[in-house]
Amino acid sequence: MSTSKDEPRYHHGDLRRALVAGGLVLLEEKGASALGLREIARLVGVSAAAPYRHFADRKALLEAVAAEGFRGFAAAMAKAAEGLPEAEQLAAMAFAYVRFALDEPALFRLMFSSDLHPYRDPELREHADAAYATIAVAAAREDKSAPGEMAVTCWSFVHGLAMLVLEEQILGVTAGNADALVRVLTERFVRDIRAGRRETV
Amino acid sequence: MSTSKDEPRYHHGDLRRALVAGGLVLLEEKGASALGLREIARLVGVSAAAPYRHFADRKALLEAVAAEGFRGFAAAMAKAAEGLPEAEQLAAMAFAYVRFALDEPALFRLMFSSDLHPYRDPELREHADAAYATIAVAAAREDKSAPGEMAVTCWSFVHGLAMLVLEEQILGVTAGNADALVRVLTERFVRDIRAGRRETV
DNA sequence: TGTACATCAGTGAACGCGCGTTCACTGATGTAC
DNA sequence: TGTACATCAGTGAACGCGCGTTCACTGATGTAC
Repeated sequence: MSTSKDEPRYHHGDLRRALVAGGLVLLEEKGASALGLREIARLVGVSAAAPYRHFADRKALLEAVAAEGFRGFAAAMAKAAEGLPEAEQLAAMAFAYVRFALDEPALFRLMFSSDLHPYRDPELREHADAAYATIAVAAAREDKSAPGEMAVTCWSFVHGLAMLVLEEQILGVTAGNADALVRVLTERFVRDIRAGRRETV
Repeated sequence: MSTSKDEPRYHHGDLRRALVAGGLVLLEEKGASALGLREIARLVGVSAAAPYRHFADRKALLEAVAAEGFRGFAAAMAKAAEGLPEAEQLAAMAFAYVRFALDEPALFRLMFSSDLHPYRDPELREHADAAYATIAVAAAREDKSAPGEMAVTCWSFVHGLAMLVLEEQILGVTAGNADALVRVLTERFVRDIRAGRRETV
């Protein structure tokens, strides 16, 4: 248990990573309001000034946490679609989108918060774009004549559903019992947009 | 200009209302982070302790601000649909929904923030439900066999679209130039769900 | 119509708190010779 | 292989700040007689 990794050392080794990881833990455990620079430093076991060796200020640290969030977000959606026939990928990704939001609500809120905009960290921008591209590609297949519109429509639906469940706005629905509803609604939604495409031919 | 109303008086007259109004102004002007009890008191021109005559604590004041927000929100949607044929009401309300969010982003975020949940103020709950009912009724008309699902689907789409624009997630789209896109997408969306209904007969 | 008094809505000072950030510092590291 | 030294990543104390909340208080109000 007490390997050399657990012992506190003057030179931490990879404090940057540890701070980002700590931020993710803190978000999960205590919510966004606890996501202060000092609080993260405390969790990691380092002085309050130490993070300034790796981040310009509090916001830069938050951006790194959000970037890491987008990374996992994109991976979760890609994994959900993996191996499925193309026709089923959109619904699967939509489900994964909402699931991610419900599993890590504070992180999800941070990722999409305009507090961070315009992004100063190019890495954040990159990861956010990549996550969007993951779902946008599947959405665009549904309407080749207006792929951009289709992508934003799908994104809006799924983002709104995630938000409403996450903020407990839908009566009787919580993160714990939302799966069935989410499944029904996403499948319905996909059917509807397909029906719309067929009619406008 | 200097009526008796402008002069500071020991007894304010209607401090409760003034605090709520001040909260709305502050949200608009300085964003949610400035929405502290002291900051609102300062704006209204009253000591930091004065609000405690009218609100149990900071959260209660915020709830009152959010309740006032929902009131205006429901009114805006109702007004948008007023006088229109039923078939056009849903799209009009959807547009008004997004427009409200873009006009008062910080208020909108507060209204749908789970910081306030579960509502302690029954008035807040009441106004929030009323706002939802406004759009849900129009949505439910689109699918009488599953009105609840239809309502949540429409709500999700429109809420997500509002959020994404508001948080500046859609490349090149800002609160200022969003109207055209919002119009196109909401009308598209309504067409799609109608096509979906027709097919499943 | 005038006065005594209870009630109520404010004041202003103080509390403890945790925050982000800066600063001069020191301990650890690795490289040049 | 050993030593001097520059570099770097930490420390810990301090800064000023604004917050929510409590407290004993006081000025204004309106009602009973």
